[in-house]
Amino acid sequence: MSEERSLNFLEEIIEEDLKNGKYKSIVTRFPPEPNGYLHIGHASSICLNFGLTQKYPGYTNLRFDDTNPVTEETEYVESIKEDVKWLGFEWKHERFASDYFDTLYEYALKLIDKGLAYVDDSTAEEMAVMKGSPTEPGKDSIYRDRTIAENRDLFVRMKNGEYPDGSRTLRAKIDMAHINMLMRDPILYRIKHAHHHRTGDKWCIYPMYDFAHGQSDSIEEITHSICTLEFVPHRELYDWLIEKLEIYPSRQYEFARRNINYTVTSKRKLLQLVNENHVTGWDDPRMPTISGLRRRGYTPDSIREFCDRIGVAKRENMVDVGLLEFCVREHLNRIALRRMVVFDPLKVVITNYTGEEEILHSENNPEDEKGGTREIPFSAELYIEKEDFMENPPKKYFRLAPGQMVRLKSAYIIKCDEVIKDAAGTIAEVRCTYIPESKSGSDTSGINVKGTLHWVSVKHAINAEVRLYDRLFKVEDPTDEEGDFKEYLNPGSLEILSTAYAEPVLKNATLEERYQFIRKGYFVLDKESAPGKLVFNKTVGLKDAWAKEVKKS
RNA sequence: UGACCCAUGGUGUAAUGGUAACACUACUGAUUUUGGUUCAGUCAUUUAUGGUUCGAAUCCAUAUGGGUCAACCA
Repeated sequence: MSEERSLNFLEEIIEEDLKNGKYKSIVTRFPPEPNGYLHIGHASSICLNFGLTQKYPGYTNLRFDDTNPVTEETEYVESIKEDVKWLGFEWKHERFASDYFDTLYEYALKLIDKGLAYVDDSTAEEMAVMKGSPTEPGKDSIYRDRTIAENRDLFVRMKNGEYPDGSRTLRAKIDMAHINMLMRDPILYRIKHAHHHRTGDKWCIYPMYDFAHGQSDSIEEITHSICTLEFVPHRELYDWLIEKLEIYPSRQYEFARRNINYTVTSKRKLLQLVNENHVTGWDDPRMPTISGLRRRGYTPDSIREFCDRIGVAKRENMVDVGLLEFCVREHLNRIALRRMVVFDPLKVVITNYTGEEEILHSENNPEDEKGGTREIPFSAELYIEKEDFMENPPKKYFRLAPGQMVRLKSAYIIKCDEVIKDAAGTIAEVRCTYIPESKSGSDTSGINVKGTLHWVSVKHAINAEVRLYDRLFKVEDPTDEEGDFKEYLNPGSLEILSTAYAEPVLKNATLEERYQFIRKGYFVLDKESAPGKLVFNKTVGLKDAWAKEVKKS
């Protein structure tokens, strides 16, 4: 029963290309620059590029656009590979633009020989002035009419390291009055005496994006080169270079990058958050990076589902982070093991419980019949959540209150008899009686209660640190606000509960398993956990109808 | 005062000249040993004005609104 899903505009183009025989199979690529960690926006691009070649015959390459040695590092290359793999995709070839530096150099020479490129000695400032503006044409450089021989000589000497950084550039000779600024003799190569993470000190000239990206696409015979909207004006130059170089005609297509509210997705801004210690690192669970989401407990499935649901189009957008949260809840509800953890304890003493203790059983996941059960120790002294007791409850409060009954999850129904307060008048403990015949699974009491609470046995509880996260920013679009985006950081984005009380099986928690702390939310073990010191990250909370109810009144 | 891209519920995406739909959100209600899940339902949409057409969200024109472009970044 495969439901008919409509095609996005790229799938339409591809199906047309396949149908009319332009291609028998397609080749796409995911082309990150290794100058930062991948974020949720990249996930869209990854799912798109790899998804297309899963749907249609062909393959996808992973290609690092490493043409700027001063910002790029091997650490980033490794993180990117890990993230793509974790998301569940396999690339055909792992390539680097730097693999093509020799070829690119030859291409440059070819352009020079065709009289289509020249060496310019102008400074960056001079060039900026001569560039003109969107409404004014630019002016030709005085170096524009050098002979082919002179250009060749100068360019070779640039490569040989005879000139300092910034002293000369190689530019395409197109049209300084072109309506498209990118066609006003764009720079092809610049001098940078910098150590490259892969080619070391072999080169001191490096190609610009426009002279590397399209050419790399062409070398790899990429059929559909998919990028974001800001590259639309580059397409004209992309095509011009392919035409003049007479190389494989890859074609560029653009889609709108996905923006998500209450966060930022710009490597530059994310790098700032890391460098200025607003977060603990690229993989801080509050970060919208793939590594942050992973540490936060998001699953690859849920991220892929999210990307699938938001789709692909060409219009500006701001996706509600609530959809991402919906996707992860949907997946986690199916796979998470249910556990009980009390965050803010209130002691309950069951006065008529005469036994020492007993072992109860509870299902690991009500959504999964084959999920099995776990053992939970029960005794006369328990912790429940402070917020689950009220001395003077409002109507429709289904939790514990004087004279009121509730069920303890997978255990007994209890009734509150007495509230014990300390000298200061704050509630110190609550005394209850339990209904012996109300035991979970063999309840003959005939009593129906509206509320069910999670709990842990005091003497069996183990300690755990719980880290609660909220959105990183207070406003939907920090970039759109007055002043610096960092002024809108949410000061309450991290709350650490150093001692929560967890049921004993959690002692064996693993990094791989996902948990639902009943009535609290979904959690995952953090990498900073150590034997004897459990640390859990909150992935996302459960929907909370009661909180909404309270808020209304 | 240029060129280019874009415009469908609150959000995202469909409808490819023929009944404006799906998902999320919000709101009701039912079920529930998680105020979770599940189920049933409700609210809500074509930027504007002209034109073409038997028929326009779709094609054309103009306007309006938003975005992009003047890094030796990608």
